[in-house]
Amino acid sequence: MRELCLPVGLSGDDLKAVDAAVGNRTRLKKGDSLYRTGDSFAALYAVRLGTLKTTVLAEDGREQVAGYHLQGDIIGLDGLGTERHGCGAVALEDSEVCTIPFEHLEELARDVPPLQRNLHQFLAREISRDHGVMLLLGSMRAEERLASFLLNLSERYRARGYSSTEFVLRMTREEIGSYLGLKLETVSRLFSRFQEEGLLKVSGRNVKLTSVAALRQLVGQRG
Amino acid sequence: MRELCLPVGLSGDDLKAVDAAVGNRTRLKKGDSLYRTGDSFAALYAVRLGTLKTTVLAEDGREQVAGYHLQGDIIGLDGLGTERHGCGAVALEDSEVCTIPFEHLEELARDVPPLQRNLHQFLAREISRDHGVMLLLGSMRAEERLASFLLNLSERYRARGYSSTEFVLRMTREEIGSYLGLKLETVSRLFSRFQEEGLLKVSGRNVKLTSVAALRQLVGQRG
DNA sequence: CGCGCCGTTGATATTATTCAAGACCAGTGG
DNA sequence: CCACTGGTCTTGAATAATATCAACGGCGCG
Repeated sequence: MRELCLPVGLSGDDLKAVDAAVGNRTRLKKGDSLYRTGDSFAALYAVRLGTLKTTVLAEDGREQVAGYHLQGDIIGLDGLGTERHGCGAVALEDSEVCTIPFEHLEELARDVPPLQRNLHQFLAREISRDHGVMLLLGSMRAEERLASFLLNLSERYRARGYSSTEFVLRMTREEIGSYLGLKLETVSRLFSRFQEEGLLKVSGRNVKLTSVAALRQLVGQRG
Repeated sequence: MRELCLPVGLSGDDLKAVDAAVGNRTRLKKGDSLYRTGDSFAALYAVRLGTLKTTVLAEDGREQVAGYHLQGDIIGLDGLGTERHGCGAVALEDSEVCTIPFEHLEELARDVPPLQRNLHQFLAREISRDHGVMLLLGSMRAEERLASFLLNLSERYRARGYSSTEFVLRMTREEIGSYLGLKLETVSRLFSRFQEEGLLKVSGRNVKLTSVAALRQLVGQRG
């Protein structure tokens, strides 16, 4: 348990204290809910292994994927300082998470300034991430959205030491569509079109990006 | 300066300390930028008077309204714990804001747990707010979006002691469209249609909601 | 008073959704 | 081992929603 779930630039005693704040790992099977919208909030979670999706729920029951979370991501931040989780989290494949009891973390943040700073950065990053999604949903065309999504995944896999051009989608076309504000048929058509145009090769959930440059161009073409 | 910019449930010395952390008011004229995307981050701002918009900027230059902020709202949270502001803020009418130097606030949050908690709540609320916008952009039709926007404004005016059914829009049709992921013509047409259907009366930027119930129904009709 | 931004409205084009049918694939039980 | 089944994915055709292009009216500000 030497390894740290919350990647902070700490040392010595501080580090030990943080270690102590991080609870043990929880295993999740594909389809398991880590928490649901409205569950009482008690902890953050660090994804150790696997992939989760978080979903937001409208009053009328509509549900939408708010994000996909890979190894190293911290989730549950939206419930911070409040009573209840504002969204739900579900494992898209067998996964593992560390529980970080929030009561404890908040206390620790008071004693360890770098940790406080780090927590704030996580929160701000989450807000920035959401702003990026808003930009995507509000001003991009369908093909730009999918290209953007794929490039984002690519980048994140790269940062984790996996191939940035060849990976397995852990979500269905419908889930991708939900995240991108598109219908599943539209997503499917786009994959086919991208393949025709030589941007990628796709076979079910296996994707191989063959022209990252072209995908990039596709995203940034509207002024 | 007895009045508090950051509405916290504090008392006595704590309150005085917070008072001290809140800088003086800044006046903004219509069109003035409070900060721009990329400006170095140093403070949060509490809106004392007036209306501001925050905008996010895509790499390719596209700009989108991320939110409208009224009296009492705290803005600038997205830059928290980072070097730079992730979005820009512009006054839509003559306005006043309090500057809350962040260095100081962060320090204070360590000493005053309720303030820390409060800060976290603000951050979480911002994330939840963004999730609401994502839901709007990702799964609502144009008329639902506009109805939702108007009801949201209505509610916020009500909470501030203003009329919830009759108010002046401080933003252009284009800005509304930018926020809602629609073109200005679409927004204009929707206003006209809503008026025809007796949901509201509109004359330029003056809006009078005549059937809040119908607007509500409009928003929540898709299951 | 006039100029520029803002807003409205119409006609048309484009984009994405909807509806529908069928293919594929993995897991299951006979 | 094979047929069956449910979920997923693909594709086509028709339709609906929204954007685009264009023209004009109006208001406010200098």
